[in-house]
Amino acid sequence: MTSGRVTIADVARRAGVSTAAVSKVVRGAYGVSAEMQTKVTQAIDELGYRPHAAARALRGRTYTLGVMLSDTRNPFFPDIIEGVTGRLGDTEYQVLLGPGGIEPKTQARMTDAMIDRSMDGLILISPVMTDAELAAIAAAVPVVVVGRHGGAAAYDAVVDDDVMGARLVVDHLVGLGHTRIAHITHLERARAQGLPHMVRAEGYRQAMRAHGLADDVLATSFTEEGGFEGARELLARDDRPTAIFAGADIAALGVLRAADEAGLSVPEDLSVAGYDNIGIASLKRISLTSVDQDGHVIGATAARLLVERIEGRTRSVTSSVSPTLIVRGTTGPPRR
Amino acid sequence: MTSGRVTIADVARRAGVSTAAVSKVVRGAYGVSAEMQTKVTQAIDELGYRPHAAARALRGRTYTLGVMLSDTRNPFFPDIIEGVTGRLGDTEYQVLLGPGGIEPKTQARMTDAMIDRSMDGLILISPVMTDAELAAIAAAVPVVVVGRHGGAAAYDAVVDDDVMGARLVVDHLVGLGHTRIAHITHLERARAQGLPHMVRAEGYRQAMRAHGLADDVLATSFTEEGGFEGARELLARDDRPTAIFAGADIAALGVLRAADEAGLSVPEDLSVAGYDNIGIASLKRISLTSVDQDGHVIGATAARLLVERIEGRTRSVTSSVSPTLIVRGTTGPPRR
DNA sequence: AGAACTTTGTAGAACGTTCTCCATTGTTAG
DNA sequence: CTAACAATGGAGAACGTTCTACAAAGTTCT
Repeated sequence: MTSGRVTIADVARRAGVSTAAVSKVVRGAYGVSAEMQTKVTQAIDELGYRPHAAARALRGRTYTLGVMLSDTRNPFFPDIIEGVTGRLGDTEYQVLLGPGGIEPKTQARMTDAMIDRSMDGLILISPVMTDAELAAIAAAVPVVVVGRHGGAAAYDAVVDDDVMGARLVVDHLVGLGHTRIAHITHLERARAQGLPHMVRAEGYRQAMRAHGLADDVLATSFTEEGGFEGARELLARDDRPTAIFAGADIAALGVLRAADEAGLSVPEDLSVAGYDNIGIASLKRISLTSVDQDGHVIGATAARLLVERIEGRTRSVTSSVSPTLIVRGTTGPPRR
Repeated sequence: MTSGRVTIADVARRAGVSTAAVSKVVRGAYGVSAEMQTKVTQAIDELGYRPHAAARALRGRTYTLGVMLSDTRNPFFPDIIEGVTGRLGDTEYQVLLGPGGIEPKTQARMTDAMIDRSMDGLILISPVMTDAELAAIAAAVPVVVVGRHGGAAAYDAVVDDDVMGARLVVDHLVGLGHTRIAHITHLERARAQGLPHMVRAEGYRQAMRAHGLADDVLATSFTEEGGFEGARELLARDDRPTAIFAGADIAALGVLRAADEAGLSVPEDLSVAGYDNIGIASLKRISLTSVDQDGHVIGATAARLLVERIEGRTRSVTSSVSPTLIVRGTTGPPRR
């Protein structure tokens, strides 16, 4: 009451016990009588005591988990966050997000900062780093990596099953009668391995092969413009595809524009499918067939794995979350 | 090198000085010779020392600023974040984001958590709280509130000039020759005051009055469905409006769908304008006229004000950021 | 040359927790 | 009745910083 904060000492004084005893009660540690329990709990309530996380950090846990975001514009990152916080809602862990930026350097700065703030564990979403850097971080703090295939021994990983996602799309289109199905992917100069778009492209190839069809992959970029350019090139061909599977919804929107401009109606002349199921895909005016990643499950899984690891698991786990295909108005049978 | 972290004591030992001296150098405090400076800096580099934020927190600054996000899906929140981090990039402050959720209760939990982690200052984005709760937070830590009109004495505020934004739209439409211009706003049951949509609606009324026109406000909700329903109702009238100004882009998308379904072409039969200039508004297929808030400037301003306040300013400041109108394809002269 | 400052470096006490011992009980066994 | 043990509460040392005093040394002024 003197200055600012209510400390454990204030509570101890009020309850007429030692600070050590209060600490035990707060932590739910062994060796407190029922009487002590109620006495202290009451004092805590009366004074409105909350443990000071920074002080805790100096000794043990800080009950803070960090989520490093590589790209705050990533359309399904809110879902992942929701999954994480939802899973953690009834625990005493708090989640803080760190905008890491796109550059490896800024991402490293952010993870360092999180370690300096003694966070108990880190979830890294689509980190752009070498495996060595990731391993170094994982050596300092429990880590779960989201969105990178091919996890390592030092940390856990949660990925969308992009191979399956691509197969769902191809199967769907083949089922409708399509045989000339092209795929637009993203051209990446980074040396990082196992990025989602690569796996999607590979899944597409596998699925086409499984149906005995020839694959046709064009690499532009995952932007509206990239989808537009890619589609324009594909649609200018003699045996133009009857369906285009874009590796990201934003590119699929560009494909739709290209179809518009070419005077092709969707889905009669051209079927279009995307990936990510971003919010506007469901708008009736767009109604884009897309693969949904269930970011909620991904986030919740990441949170679960992280807590497990903090609490002692050392064996590394990789969890693969199955996507689902959301069929909407942009895919249909090809015109004969 | 023994166990985990390099501490200030390790640096002091290496440089052959006291820990107090190292602390001075690290903090750039007064009273260090050039020789001491270089000696210590070298030791720091050699050992790769980084100050432990949690330990710092126990004494003074933690060099951490918190940004509470009420809604991670808010389309321009990435811009605000970028503005904040951009402004702070060359300082030693780190920014951490706290997903506060939509509920007052969860938001309070998050701000508490941020205070418990002794953050040096807080930016609250569109907080859903009573003024009293805000004041209580501001009493504990420097605060800048973003996106709520009518700031209080205890904290700084940064707002988009929503009155001006609404006026820009009305002026534009009137300039094109429209006289029957309707506005779709959001229906809020919350007791909070000064929320952006209220100010936009008020700005719309003022602007209409200034042109000697009758206003026409319909309250549904800022969702695609809300825009659709609102537009359907407006378009069913005898003297249907020739232009609809939706208070949010997402609602404007619903308006566009309603126009589609009513067989009205945009902008010939109906002009449509939105607010927020969300990413897809610029897609050629949508090409929505909208008001741009420049989240970048808003974020940068908030960061600047917060640092000023942390460093001692007590007089309260409210900063109003001017929006701009982005004219695209959904607005045009009315058909005579 | 001494007094009065200024500059530079250090000791050591905080900060608010946790956690390892210990001391004091009470209980059970012999 | 005493020895052995379990249960409970408390003392006090960490944890890694900052920061107030203060001591030592150097400088300037008379």
